[in-house]
Amino acid sequence: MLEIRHLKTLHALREADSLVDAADRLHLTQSALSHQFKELEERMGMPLFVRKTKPVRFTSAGLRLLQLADATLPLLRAAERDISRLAGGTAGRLHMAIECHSCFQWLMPTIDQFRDAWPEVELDLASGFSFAPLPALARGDLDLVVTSDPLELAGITYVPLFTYEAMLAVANQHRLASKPYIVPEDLLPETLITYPVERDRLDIFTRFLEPADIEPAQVRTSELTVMMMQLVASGRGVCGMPHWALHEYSSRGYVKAKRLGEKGLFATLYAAIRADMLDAPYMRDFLLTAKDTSFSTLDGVSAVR
Amino acid sequence: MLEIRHLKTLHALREADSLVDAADRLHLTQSALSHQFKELEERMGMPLFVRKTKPVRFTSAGLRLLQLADATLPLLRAAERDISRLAGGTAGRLHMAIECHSCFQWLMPTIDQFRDAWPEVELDLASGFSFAPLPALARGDLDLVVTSDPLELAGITYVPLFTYEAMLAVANQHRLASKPYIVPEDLLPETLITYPVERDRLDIFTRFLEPADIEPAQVRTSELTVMMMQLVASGRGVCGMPHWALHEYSSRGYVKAKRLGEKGLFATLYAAIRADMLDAPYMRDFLLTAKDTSFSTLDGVSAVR
DNA sequence: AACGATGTTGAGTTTGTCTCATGTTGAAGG
DNA sequence: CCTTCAACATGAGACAAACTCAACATCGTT
Repeated sequence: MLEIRHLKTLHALREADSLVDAADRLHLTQSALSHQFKELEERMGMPLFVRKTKPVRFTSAGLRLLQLADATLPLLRAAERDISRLAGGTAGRLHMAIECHSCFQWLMPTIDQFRDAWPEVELDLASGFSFAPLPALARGDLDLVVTSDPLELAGITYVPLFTYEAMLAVANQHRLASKPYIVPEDLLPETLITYPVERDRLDIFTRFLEPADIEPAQVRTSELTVMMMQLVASGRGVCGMPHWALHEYSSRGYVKAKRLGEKGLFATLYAAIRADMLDAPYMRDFLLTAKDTSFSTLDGVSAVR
Repeated sequence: MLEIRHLKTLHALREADSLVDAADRLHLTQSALSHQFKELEERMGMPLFVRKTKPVRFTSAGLRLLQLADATLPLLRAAERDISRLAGGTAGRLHMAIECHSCFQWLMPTIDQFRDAWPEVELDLASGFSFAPLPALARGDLDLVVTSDPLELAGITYVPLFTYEAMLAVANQHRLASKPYIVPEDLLPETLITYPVERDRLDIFTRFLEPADIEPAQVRTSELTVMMMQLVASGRGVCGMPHWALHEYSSRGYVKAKRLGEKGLFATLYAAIRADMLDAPYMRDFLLTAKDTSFSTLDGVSAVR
C-alpha cells in the first residue's frame, strides 16, 4: 500500500518548493511524481498537499506521512549502511558480552589491539550480567559472547579461546594450604565464596562438588574479586577461581592457590558467535587476536592451550 | 533498493517456519518468495537466511533487516491507521496547546463534553509555554492552538471563539478604585503585575500603555493568578486580566475590576488550526462545543460574543 | 526405493511505474 | 482582456518488476 518511494518523494517535496523541483532531486520527471501522488491520494482518500501555493503546503495527512518519513527513512539508511558494511567485510559491528567475571583482564588488550587494526568496526562491550547473552546473540543484538559452557544452539558456533585451570584460593595458614591437592570432601566444613550467579554456571559445583555429592558448610557470594580475596586471606572462606585471575594475589603470597583434584580442574573459554560470522574477515581476525593476546597476557600464568 | 514488501516478508518468515508457510500468510506463492529473496540476497551480496533448517535460521544480515522491520513496520501501521482515521472522519487526533494562562477554566468543560461525543478522537492538551506552538501546529505536531493574536501563517486559519474584556484589578481601597475607568496615565506611578511572557503578547502593553507611550513605575511578574490577586489585594500592585478570570475574585469583593479606557479594552480568543482540518467533522464539532461551553461557563461573567 | 515436503528455476503473464507528448490552470504583465 | 509562463494533470505507450504456473532438484522419512 504505502511504499518507501512515497516517503522519499514526500521528503524531497518538502525540501524542494514544487513538484518540478522535487522531481529533479529524485532524478524523475514531474509527470512521474504527479502520477505517483494522484494514485497515493486516491488510495488514502484525501489530498496530501496543496499544489497551488509556493512553496507547497502539506495537509494534515501529508504532515502525518512526513512525520513517518522522518522517523523511518533514517532507520532505513542505517540498516542499509550496516548491510553493505557486512558485505564489504572491512567494516561492521562487534558487540560483545562476557559471562565471566574475570575476563576483562585479557579481553581489554585484545580490544585495544583490534581497534587499531580495524578502525571501521564498531566495538562495544557490555559486561551484561543483567540479561541472557546467548539468546541476544542468536537474535542479533550481540555479535560475540565469551562463555565457558558452550550450550548447543542452532546457528551458534563456539570457538575455543584458551583452556585454564580452576583452582581453590585458601588462606596461607589454612589447614588445606599444605595439601598437594584438594578433594571434594575437604570442602565439607568450609565456607565457599562464589560470584553471584546460578550454581550450574560454576565449574566448582558442576564438575567438582556435585559429582562427589558434596555440599560445603556454607556458600556466600561476592561481586568483586578483590573482596573475595580479602575474605579468603582473612580465613573466612575459600573460593574457586581461574588460575590467571588468582595469579595476581597468589604470586604475592596474599593467598595460596591449590589444585582441585589430583589431575586438576580444567575449563575452556569459548567465543560464541553466529555461524555465518566465521566468514567475516574482521571476526576471524578478532578471534586470532583474542587467542594471541590471551596467550601473552596469561603467559607467565601458565595458561593451557 | 530495499522495499517494505521485503521487510514484511522477512517478518512473516520469522513467524512461520518455512517459505511455504510464510507465503501462505502473505497470500502469495512460495515461488514468489523464493524469487524475492533470491533477488534481494543478490542485491545485498549475501544470504539472509539458511533454508535447510526448520525453523529457518537467519544470518547476521537477515537479523539486521528483521531488526529494521521490527522498528519500522509498527510505525508504518500506526501512520496508516492515523490516515484512515483522518479519512473516515469519526476518529482522529486532537492535540492542543494553549497560549493563555487562564484558559483551562473554560477549556476543561469543553474537552469533557467533547470526549463523550467523540470517544475515538485522541485528545491531548499541552499547556506548553515551553515551546512555540504555532510552528508546531504548522508542522503537524499540534492540531489546535488557543491564542489571542492571530499571526498570519500559510495554511493556518483562525476561528474566533469569544471576545472578552481585559480589565484592571486594583485593591478595594486603591486610589483608582473609585474612578469610572482607567486611563494609561493612571498607571504611571503604579506597579504592574503580569504573567511572565514577552510584552508584545500582553494586551495591556500593546493596546493600552504603548499607544499612549506610558511606562509603569515598576513591572513585576507572577506565574499564578491567585498569587497576583493576593499582591493586588494587599495594595502592592495592579494587574490586567480577562474579566472572566477576574470574576471569581471581584465578585467576592476581594479586588475591584476596573475598565481600561472609556470604551473598554476588548480582545478575542482564537482557535488556530490547519486550514484543511476545518472539514473534519470532529474538528467542526469541537469548535462549536468550545464556543458553546465558553459561552455558558463565562455566562454570568458577561462574555462578549 | 518411493514418497512427501520444501525450495529453485525458467517461461510467461500481469501489474505497476516511468517517460513523452500534450492539455489544463492560475498568476503576472502588457 | 488577452498573452505568456510556470506549474501541474492526463493519456498513451514503453519498460521493468513481481507474480503465477509448471517442472525440477533436494532432503529427510517411511
